[in-house]
Amino acid sequence: MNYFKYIKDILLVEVEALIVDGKFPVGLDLSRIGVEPTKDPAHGDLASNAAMVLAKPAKTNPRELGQLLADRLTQCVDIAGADVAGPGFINLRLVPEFWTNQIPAVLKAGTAYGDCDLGSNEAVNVEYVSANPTGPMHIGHARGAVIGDALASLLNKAGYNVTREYYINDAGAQVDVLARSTHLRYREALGEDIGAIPDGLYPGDYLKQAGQELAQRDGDKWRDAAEEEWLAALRVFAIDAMMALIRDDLAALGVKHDVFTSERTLVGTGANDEVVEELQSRDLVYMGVLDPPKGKLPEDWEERPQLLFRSANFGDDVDRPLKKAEGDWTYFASDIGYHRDKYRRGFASMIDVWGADHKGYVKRMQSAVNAITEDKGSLDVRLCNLVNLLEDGKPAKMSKRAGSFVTLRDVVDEVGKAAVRFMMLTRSSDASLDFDLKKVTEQSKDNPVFYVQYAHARICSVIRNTADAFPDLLLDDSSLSSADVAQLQDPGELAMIKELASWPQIVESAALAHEPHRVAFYLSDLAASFHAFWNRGNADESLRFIVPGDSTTTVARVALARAVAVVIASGLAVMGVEPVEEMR
RNA sequence: GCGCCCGUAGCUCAGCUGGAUAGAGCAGCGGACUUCUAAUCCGCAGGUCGCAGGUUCGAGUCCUGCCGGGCGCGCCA
Repeated sequence: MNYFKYIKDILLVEVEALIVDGKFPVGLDLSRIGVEPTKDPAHGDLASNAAMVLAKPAKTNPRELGQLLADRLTQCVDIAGADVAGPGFINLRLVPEFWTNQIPAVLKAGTAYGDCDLGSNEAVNVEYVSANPTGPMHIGHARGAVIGDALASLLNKAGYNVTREYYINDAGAQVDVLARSTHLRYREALGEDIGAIPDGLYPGDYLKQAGQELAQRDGDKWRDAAEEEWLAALRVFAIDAMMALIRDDLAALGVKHDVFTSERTLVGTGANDEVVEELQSRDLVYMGVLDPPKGKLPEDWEERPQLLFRSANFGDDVDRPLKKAEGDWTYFASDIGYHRDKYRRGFASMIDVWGADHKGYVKRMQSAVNAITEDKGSLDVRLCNLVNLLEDGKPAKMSKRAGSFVTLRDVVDEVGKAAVRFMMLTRSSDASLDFDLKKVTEQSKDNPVFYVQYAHARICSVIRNTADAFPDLLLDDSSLSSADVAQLQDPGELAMIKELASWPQIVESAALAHEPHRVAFYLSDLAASFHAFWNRGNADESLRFIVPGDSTTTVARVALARAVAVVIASGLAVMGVEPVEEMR
C-alpha cells in the first residue's frame, strides 16, 4: 500500500465533508492537493499543502482553513495528531500502530511488496538494446540493456502490461559490410592468407568463428563467386551469427526480451510502403528539397529532391526525408514503419531506450508517432549517456580480441552481472557514468553494490544467529508476520519502518517518471539507514536485535530486520540483481 | 547559426515533476571494534543551487534573457 495515497484519500474525504458542511465553497479544484513526506521529523510524518492550495479560491487564509481540516483529521483512527505550521502546512503524525502494522504487511507480501495498479494493466512496449547485429555488445550497449530491462521490470511492478522488445537493425548498409567482412574470414578459414583487414570492413576477431562455421557448412561454394552471388546468403548467415553472439551476451547479463523484430523482415512485408501510403493519403508526404543546415554548409552540398515527411507539422523543426536521393528507404522511414507496427500490435504507449548519440532523432520520431497514431499514441525516449570504463581511476585498456572496444562479456566475466547491472543504475540515464572495474568488486561502502548487498547479508546473518540463540522459535516470514510488533515503539525503530513503507511510493514515482535509477538510490539510502540502525547495538547492547532471554522482543526486532531484507530484495528484483545471504 | 541536454559543497552526483532550515558519497579532520559481520557507524567542516529578471502564498525545480560546457544538425545507423 502506498500510504501517501491512503492518507491523501482520507484528507480528501474531509475536504469534501467541509464542502458539504458549507465551510468550503463548492467547485474547488482539488487536483493540486498533495501529501508528502516531511524532511524534518519535527514536522511529523506527513505534510499536506491542502490549506495553501485551497486558501485563495476559498477566499480565506491558509492557517484558518488548515485548522478546520486539522481538527477533523485528528478524529481519524490512523492519525495521532494534526496541526498547522509554517505558511499553512498541515502536519500529520500517524499512530504508532499504523507504522508497526507495516511489518506484517511487508512480510506477507514478500518481494511483491510495492506492487501496485498504477498502470491498470495498460500495454506498454519497451524497446531496448537494439544494437546493430555487426558484432558483440560493448559496455555502452550494456547500459541501455540494463536501463531498459529495469524500466520494464519497474513498469511491470507498477501494474503495466509490459512487452520487452529488441529491434534488429539488419537492413542498412552496415549489414552488407558485415557480409563482406564475413566473406573475408570465410576465405581465411579456407586457408587463404587474407593479410590485413581492409579499411571499411569490420576487423574484429569475433568474425573468425563465423567464417569457420560458414566454411564448414558450405565448403568452398562461395570462395570464388562474385559478390552479387553470395552477398544475400552471407548477410543472412552473418546476421544470424551476430544475433547469436548478442543473445549470448544478453543472457550473460540476464537481460531478456519477449519480442525480436527484424527491420529487414518488416520492410520486406511492405511496412514502409504501407505507412508512406497512409501518410500520402493524409497529404503528409511530398517530393521536396530541404534547406541546408543553417550556419554549417556541408562542402558537398547540392539540392536533391527527396521524398519528405511533414514532421514539422507535428512538432519537429523541419521536414525529414523518407527516401535517399537514390530512392532507398532511410532509416527514419523504417523506424516510422516499425513504430506503426508496434502501435498496430496494441501499444499506444511506447518507450525506446537509445544511446545519447541519437538525441537528434528524438523529436522527429515523436513527431512521426504523433502523426501515425493521430495523437493517440505516445513515445518516450530514454537516452543513455556514455560509460567511461576505468581501471582503478585510469581508462581501462582495450580488449585485444574485439578490436577497438571493450566487450560486455569481458566486463561481466571480470566483475559479475550483478555488479554491472547495479552500477549502470547508479546515475540518471542521461548523465555519463564512470564504471571502475576495480571499485565495483571492492568490499567497501564506496561500492554501492556491496553496500546494499551487505545490508541484506547482515540481516540474513541475524536470522541465522537468532535461530541458534532460540532453537525453538519459528523464523520463517509467515511466523514472523505474527510477531508482537506493537512493542517496537523506539523512535529509531519507527523511523526504520517509515523508510521501508515508502517503497511503494518510490515504485510509483519512478515508474511514472520512467526512471529506474531511483530504485538504486532508494536502496542505497535504505541500506545506509539499516547499517546505522544496526550500529546502535554496538553502542548500546540493549538495542541489538537478539536480546538474550527475551524471545518476544527478539522476534519483533527480527521481523523488522527481515522486512528490511524483503524490501531490499524487492528493489533488487527490479534491478535484476539477486540478493546475497552471506558474504564472508 | 539552429535544436536538445547540462551547470547544485574541493570532486562525483541526488533532489520524489512547486513546499518549510538544499542532501548523500568521496576527499579532509576527530571519534566508536574481547562485534547480533567495524566490509560498519557517529561527529565536525564545507553552498550566492552559473547570472539577472519574471510567474505565486512559496522557485534548485516553471517562464524569459544572458554566461559557460557537452552533443547533434540533408541521404549514414
